[in-house]
Amino acid sequence: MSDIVKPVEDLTEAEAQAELARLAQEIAEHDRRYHGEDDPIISDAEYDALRLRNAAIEARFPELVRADSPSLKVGVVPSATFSSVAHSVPMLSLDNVFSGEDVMDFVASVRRFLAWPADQELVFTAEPKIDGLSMSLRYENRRLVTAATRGDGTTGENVTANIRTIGEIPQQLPADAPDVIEVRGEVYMRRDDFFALNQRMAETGRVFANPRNSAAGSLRQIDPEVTRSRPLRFFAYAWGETSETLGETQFDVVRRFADWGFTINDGMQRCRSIEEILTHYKAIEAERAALPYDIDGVVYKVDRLDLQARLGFRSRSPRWATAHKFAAEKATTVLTGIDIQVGRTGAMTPVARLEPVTVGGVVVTNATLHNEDYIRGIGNSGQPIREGRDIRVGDTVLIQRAGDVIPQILDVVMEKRPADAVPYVFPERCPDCDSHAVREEGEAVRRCTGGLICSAQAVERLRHFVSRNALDIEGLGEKQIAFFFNSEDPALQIRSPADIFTLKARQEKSLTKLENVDGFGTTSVRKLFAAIDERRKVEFSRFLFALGIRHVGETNAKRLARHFISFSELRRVSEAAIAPKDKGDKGNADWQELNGVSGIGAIVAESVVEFFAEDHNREAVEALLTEVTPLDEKPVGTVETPVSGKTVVFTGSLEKMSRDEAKAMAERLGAKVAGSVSKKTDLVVAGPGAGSKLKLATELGIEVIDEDQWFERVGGA
DNA sequence: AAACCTCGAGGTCG
DNA sequence: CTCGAGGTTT
Repeated sequence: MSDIVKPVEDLTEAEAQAELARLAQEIAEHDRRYHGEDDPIISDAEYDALRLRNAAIEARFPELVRADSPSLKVGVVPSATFSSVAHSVPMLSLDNVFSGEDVMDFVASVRRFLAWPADQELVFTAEPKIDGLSMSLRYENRRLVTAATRGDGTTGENVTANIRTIGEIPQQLPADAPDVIEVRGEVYMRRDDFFALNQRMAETGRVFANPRNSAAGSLRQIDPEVTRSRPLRFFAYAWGETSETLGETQFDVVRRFADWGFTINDGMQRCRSIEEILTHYKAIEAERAALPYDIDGVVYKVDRLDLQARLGFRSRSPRWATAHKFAAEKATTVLTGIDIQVGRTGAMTPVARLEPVTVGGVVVTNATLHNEDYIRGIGNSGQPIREGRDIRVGDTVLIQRAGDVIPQILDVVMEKRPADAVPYVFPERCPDCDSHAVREEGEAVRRCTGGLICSAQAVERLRHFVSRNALDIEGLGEKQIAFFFNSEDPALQIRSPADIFTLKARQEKSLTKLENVDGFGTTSVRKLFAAIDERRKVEFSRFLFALGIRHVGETNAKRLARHFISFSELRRVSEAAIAPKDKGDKGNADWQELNGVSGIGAIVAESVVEFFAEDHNREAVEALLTEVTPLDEKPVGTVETPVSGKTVVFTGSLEKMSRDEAKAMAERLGAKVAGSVSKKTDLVVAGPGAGSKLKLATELGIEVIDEDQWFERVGGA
C-alpha cells in the first residue's frame, strides 16, 4: 500500500476502483498467511485498518464493490457455530392477542374446544412475558447435560458451555427431581446490568441496542469466559421431556422448579375468570416500568395439565396458551420516499424509506407498505384503513414495530402534510425491466409480466433456489448471485438454476478462472464448488420448493412429495392432468389425483399444472435434472394405532369433547376425519341425535360406535 | 369462519 | 427470527 493515504472523500472513481482491487488482493494475501501459514506479517490493528478502508471506499462507491471483495468473503473468517440439538419435545411459540376482546376470544375458544360448561370454573395462570431468549435445559440423572436455544422450534443450538456460566442455573438438581427433565425458561439481562455492560463496552466502540440483544449476543460467544463476564439471568416457567409426571397443574410444577433451585417469576398468579385475568394484566402493565427487566406482555396458560394435554397443539403453537402483548412503542418520522421492490413472482412491493428514528430500542429506516391499496388507505376487503387517509412522500407518519419487531406505518399526521404533497402513483411498469405490471382481478398485488426477461425476477428466483430451505448452497448469497448473474463472461455466468451446477465444468474449460479473475480466493472457490456438488442429490421436497412454483411453499411441496414419492411421478401426473373447464366438468383422473392430495386444492393444483405446461419451465427442469437428482421421498413412518389410516366421521352430539377436539384427536392418531359418510368411510362415531349420516352408515354396512366405545378403542394410544 | 400457507419485508448479531 | 397481508383449503 502506498504511504500516503488519500481521504476516501477525495478519491476519484478510477482511484477507488484501483485501490479496491489492490485491497482485495492484499487482504486475501494476509488471510492466506494468517490462516494457512500462521505467519502474519502485519499486526491485527493494521489488518483491521485495511478492512475498514475497504469498507469505507465501498460505502462511497457501492457500484464498485467487487465480487471478490473482502467484505463478502466466504469461509475465510470462521463463524461462530454451535452444534445443533434436536428438541425431543418441540419448543413452540405462543399465539398473540392484543386486546381484552382478544382475551375473551381466547378463553371462549378454549372452552369451546373442551366443551367446557359455561357455569364451570376454568383456571388460568398469568405471568409476565420476559423479553429474552427461550432456552431448554436438559438434566439427566439430575445433572445438567445440554442447554439449547429454541432455534426453529425443532432444532436449536447447543450452548451448554455458555449456560453453565450462569449462576442462577443449577448444575445439579435435588434427589426428588426426575431422571430426565427439560426445564425451559428465559435467559435475560436486567436493565441496570445492561447499561453497566454497555458502559464497559463503550471503549471497544460496539454497544448493544437493548437488553434482549445483549443477552442474545452474550450467549453466542465462542469463549464461555466472555459469557461468564456477562450478567445473564434465568427464569424457569415451562418444561419439555420428563421421565415422570411433575404435578397436576402448571402453577404447581413451576413452584417445584423453585424448590429445585431455579428462580421463578413472582408475578405468576392463578386467575379464575376473565375479569381476574384482565385485572392481573393491568397490574403487571402498571408495574412494568418499575421492574428491573424488560417484559413485553403477559402469558396466560390453562392451569390444569390434563386439560392442556386435551387441547394439544396447532401447527406452531399450543391451544392452551397465549401471549397478551403490550401496546408497542410508537414514534413519528418523515417518509422520504417510496421504492418498489420486485420479488421472484414479479410482485411489486412498495417500501417506505424513512428518516431514521429510534423505536423500541432500534433504529428504523424502512417499512413495508404492502401494496397499492394499503398506500391509498384501502384494506383487504375494500374497507378504509387509517380512516381512508392515504400515504404520501413528505408525510409525517406514525410508526410502530408490530409485535415489537416489524416496522409498520400506522397513520399519517395530516396537520403536518406539506402543501405540495401529491398522492402516490403506483407504477404500472416494472422498475427493472419496464414490462407492464398488471393486477389480477380480485388481487391486491401488482405483478411485473416480464417473467423471463425481467432480471430482478430472475435474480430473486435464483436466490430462492439456493436459499436455506431450498437447495441450501452455502457461499451463494445475494451478492454472489448478483455478480454471477451480471457477469459478461460465459464461463462465469449463472442465469438459470442449471447454470449453478455447470459452473465448475465451464470454469475448467475456460481460461478465466474464478480464483484468478475475480480472486474469490482458492479456499472460497473450493468451498463453493464443494457446496454445489453436495447438492447434486437432494430431497424431492426441497427440489420442488426450490423450483418456486406459485403457491408451492415448503408445506405444499412436502405434501406433494409425500404423495407422489418421486419427482418423475409428480411431473408425469402434472403434465397429463387436465383441469376442469366448467362447472360440470371434473377434469381427468390425473387432475383428480393432484387435486385430491390432502391440503392441495384447485388453485394450487392448477398452478402446478400450469408450471409444467410452460415450455421454458420444462426445459429448465430438464436441464436441471441432468445435473441434479431429486431423491425419492421416504414413506413416512406411521405410528400404528387402532385407527391409523382409517377415515372417521363424527356425527350427532359429542358429550365429552367438542367436535374440534375429536377431530384433532383422531388426526393425531393417524386417522382422516371426513365430514360426510361415503363408501370410503371406515368408522362412524355417533352420539345422541345422530340422523341421516347414521342411517347411511348402517345402510352401507359401516361400523358405528358411540363416544365411550371410541375412547375404549383409542384409550391406549 | 377458522386454520393454515405463501410471500415479501426489516433488523441484529456473528 | 419474526411479522402482516393476502390467499387457499376445509
